Amino acid sequence: MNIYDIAQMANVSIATVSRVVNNSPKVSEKTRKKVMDIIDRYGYTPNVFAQGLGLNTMHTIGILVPTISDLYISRAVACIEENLHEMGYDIILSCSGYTAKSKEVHIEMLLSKRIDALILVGSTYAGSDDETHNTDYIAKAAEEIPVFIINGLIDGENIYCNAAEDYRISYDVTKELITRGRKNIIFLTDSKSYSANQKKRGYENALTDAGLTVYRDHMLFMKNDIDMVRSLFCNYDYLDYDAVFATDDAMAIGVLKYLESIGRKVPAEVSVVGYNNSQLCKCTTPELTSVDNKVELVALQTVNNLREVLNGNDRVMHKNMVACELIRRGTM
Amino acid sequence: MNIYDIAQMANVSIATVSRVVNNSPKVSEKTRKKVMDIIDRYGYTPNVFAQGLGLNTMHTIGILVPTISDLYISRAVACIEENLHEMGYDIILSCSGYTAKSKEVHIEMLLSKRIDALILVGSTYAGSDDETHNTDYIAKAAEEIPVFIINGLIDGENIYCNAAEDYRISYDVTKELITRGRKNIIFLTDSKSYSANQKKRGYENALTDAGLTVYRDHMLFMKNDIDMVRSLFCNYDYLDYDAVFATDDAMAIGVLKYLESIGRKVPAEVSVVGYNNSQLCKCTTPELTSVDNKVELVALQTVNNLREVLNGNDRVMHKNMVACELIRRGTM
DNA sequence: TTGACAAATGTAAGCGCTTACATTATATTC
DNA sequence: GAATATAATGTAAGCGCTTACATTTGTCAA
Repeated sequence: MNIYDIAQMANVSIATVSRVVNNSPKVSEKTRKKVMDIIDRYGYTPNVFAQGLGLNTMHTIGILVPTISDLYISRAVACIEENLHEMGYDIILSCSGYTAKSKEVHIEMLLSKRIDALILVGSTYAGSDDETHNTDYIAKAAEEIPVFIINGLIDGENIYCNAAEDYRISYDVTKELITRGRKNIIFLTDSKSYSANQKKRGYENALTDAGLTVYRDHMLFMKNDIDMVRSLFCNYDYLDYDAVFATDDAMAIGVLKYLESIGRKVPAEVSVVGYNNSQLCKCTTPELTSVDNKVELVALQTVNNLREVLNGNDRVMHKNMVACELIRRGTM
Repeated sequence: MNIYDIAQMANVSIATVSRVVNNSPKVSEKTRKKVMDIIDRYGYTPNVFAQGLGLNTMHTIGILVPTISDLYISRAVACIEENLHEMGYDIILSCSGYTAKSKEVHIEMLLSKRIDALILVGSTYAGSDDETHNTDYIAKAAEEIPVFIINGLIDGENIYCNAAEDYRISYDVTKELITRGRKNIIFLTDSKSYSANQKKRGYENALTDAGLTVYRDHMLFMKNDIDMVRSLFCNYDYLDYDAVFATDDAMAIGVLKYLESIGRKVPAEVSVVGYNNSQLCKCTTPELTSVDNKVELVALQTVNNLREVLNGNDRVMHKNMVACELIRRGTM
């Protein structure tokens, strides 16, 4: 069932059928109805490949994430998908893991599908010490289509970044911990991403501004896994800490569980603050105080930017920040 | 940069370029190298639309989920994506919500993209009392392409179902609760899906087989949300229950938190069992005993089936079950 | 060297659309 | 009612590929 069949049955030319399908105004109402009737009756759907060949677009947006089974990322994708779908776009989802090489491969695969734009979630790394985390492949993609980055920052003509204000909230949270009398604050992270870096800087600067020393020892790097953190944390008793600020809720909960196991009281003796304000926060007792980094807002803003850019608006900001908020529960 | 450009530069015909690109054996090594050099130098990628037009496939698989921001579903999708990607397929992800109407629309959109197969996660409903949950649209899709259903069961020539053995594990868990002396077991669910129905049946039959009465009152229906369950559960004190079996961890944790708030001891006074064995289980104290319904296994099996079907194997089973396992932690 | 056969390459016909341009039907003006 | 403007429809040329079939080139035995 193709456009010729419909044209024949409706006794019009294929051009007319095409016009009807594409809602062109230059068709008489009578003809439109006649053609639509046939289309409905026989259930004709235009062949996207043929359409794509002519138009060179298929109304699909590529989304690259390190993994989809991460609460934060899946929330972002859910929000993006919902909004893009309303705009008539489908999404091609690709999960690349964390290495630059793999990302490059995945992006190439996405580009070969002639996507109209590319969205990267949490995909840029700031570790200049780590050459595997170069971002050339992103610039390369941006030569072909607009690229939208969530929680990352890369300069480029065709690159648009949307991120949470991780630096500021991290600074503020650390400062508040200090104000509450905490002196030995451990910073716990699992990543060298742009976001993680911002968080780290906020933590460091807050300490410095308060006249405290920033100890390398107090900045811990662990896998983002409850059990892992829990079982590893005993190695740091010697640090004599009175607060832990983790860049993900799961890690914070690992700490919580360890503290519970050795009988240290939270928040009386130790404050614990998580990040992402995920479902996990509500599971513990006391419930976990956590930074809400407004995934949905960031995602929404990204989609809005995307819409504007695809509509040809050339005045879209290349850097858009969203304010975060500390959700106070029982661990601070 | 298209196939003509490459052909011209390599001084061969477009047919030869096409053969090189598609690894056809009928090209001399010399020519292949010559062409590949040009392709590499100029970074040519075949236009998928043109390829699709001829081949009528673009190596994409559609995945329809109610939402992606659900731990269970995102784990399934992660596993599917990874394996399909290795097979050279991309996935188009669509999040439809839970209504049949919306699913139908989304499936139509997916079909119009000429996907090679469709995977539905937890998408079939057993509520015969609920006419919004008809499954005709699935049968319709199956007329065009093979359909793979995860945790659902629909008969059909071109429909392949993979599901966890929810009935059996639910039966076993309930039986064990009874064996441990529990008499008033509440069954708590959020869904009328096929899976939920199986779980319910397992619960009912275990009660019946143990000579206990199945009380309608003991089967509660709530939103799958920790806070919601927690705040609603006070309405059921009159039931005088000694166990709660929830079809999702979040609900189980809501119960846990409620019980904690009124000082009832778990598991001494009340047993609580969750479902999905998600990350949440490890957050509580005591940790939540939960059914591991083996998402990754089910997903993997689905992908294997898909591969076989697309390869033309016509002996793929239409119904494939995966055994579940109760992960014993501290709440039973 | 020649003929037969295989291997390598080329030619050209689709695949199903969109759209610029050409043509025809209809409406408007005087 | 003829001339003209406008709306509706049709014609045909791509879009970039795959592949059946045709043609050329190469190989080898007699």
